[in-house]
Amino acid sequence: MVTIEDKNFSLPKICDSGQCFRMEPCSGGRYRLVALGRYLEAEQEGDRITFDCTQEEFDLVWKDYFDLSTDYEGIIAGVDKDDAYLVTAAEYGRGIRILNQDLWEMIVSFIISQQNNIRRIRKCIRQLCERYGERRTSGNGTVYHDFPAPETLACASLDDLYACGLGYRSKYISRTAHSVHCGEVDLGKLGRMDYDAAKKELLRLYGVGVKVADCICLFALHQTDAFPRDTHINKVMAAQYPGGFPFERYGKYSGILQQYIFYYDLTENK
DNA sequence: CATCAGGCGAGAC
DNA sequence: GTCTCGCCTGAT
Repeated sequence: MVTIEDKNFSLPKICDSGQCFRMEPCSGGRYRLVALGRYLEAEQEGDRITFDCTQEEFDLVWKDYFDLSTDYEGIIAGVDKDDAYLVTAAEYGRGIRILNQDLWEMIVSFIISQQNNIRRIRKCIRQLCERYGERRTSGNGTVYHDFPAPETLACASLDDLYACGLGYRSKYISRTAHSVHCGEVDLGKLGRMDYDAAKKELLRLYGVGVKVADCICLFALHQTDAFPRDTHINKVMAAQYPGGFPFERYGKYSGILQQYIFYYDLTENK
């Protein structure tokens, strides 16, 4: 067990922020997560978060995964005080963090996310993992499924992918898995590229457009200047920033602010 | 029954 | 380059 105190860490907000589709509430206000081939349970009371893992695993894996070295307090404090909308959105989203998630998993997850809702995105991914992912047992005896490898999905039939509820995205997943498996797109190189180069490379994948590429850059490659524009963000941009969002002021924190805006727009009054 | 969900590719121009 | 259109599926 590892306990931390951090007023800029919120399990429920991270869960609902729409970047991680394999984290969900379980019994007793606890949360469970399957990521990086591992299973983790955690719970939160106020600012205290307890992770069910050893200190060694926490330091080696989860500290980086949850981006615990980044100063989110400072980022929120740096929001323009005259920008009432952004001040409100950032404060509302305090606790959200940009996770360092697996690249291949994010590629597939955000291809699935297009023209889709979070509830069904989770369902699609769950079915993909249960059908194709390696079955494992956690330290506390919970059975879980790892995210399927590129090779596995490259070998899956279109009919079987359809059966996971992916719909017209099935062919995107299939062809993209082939591209990665055969080395046409090298995932290892993506991590060493800058934002522009990584985005351009991701756009070569069938089913990956500008918005999905930005999500992958932000949530897997930690390119925090990526600013994914979806229907929610476009709506807010039109209403709050008719002259354009001040990217020049926020630079590499733009993507983090995007998450606050997205979460605020998605969940307020719901 | 129509519309919409964190878009994208293909084709027309 | 920009625009339009069709698309799986499930919830409302």
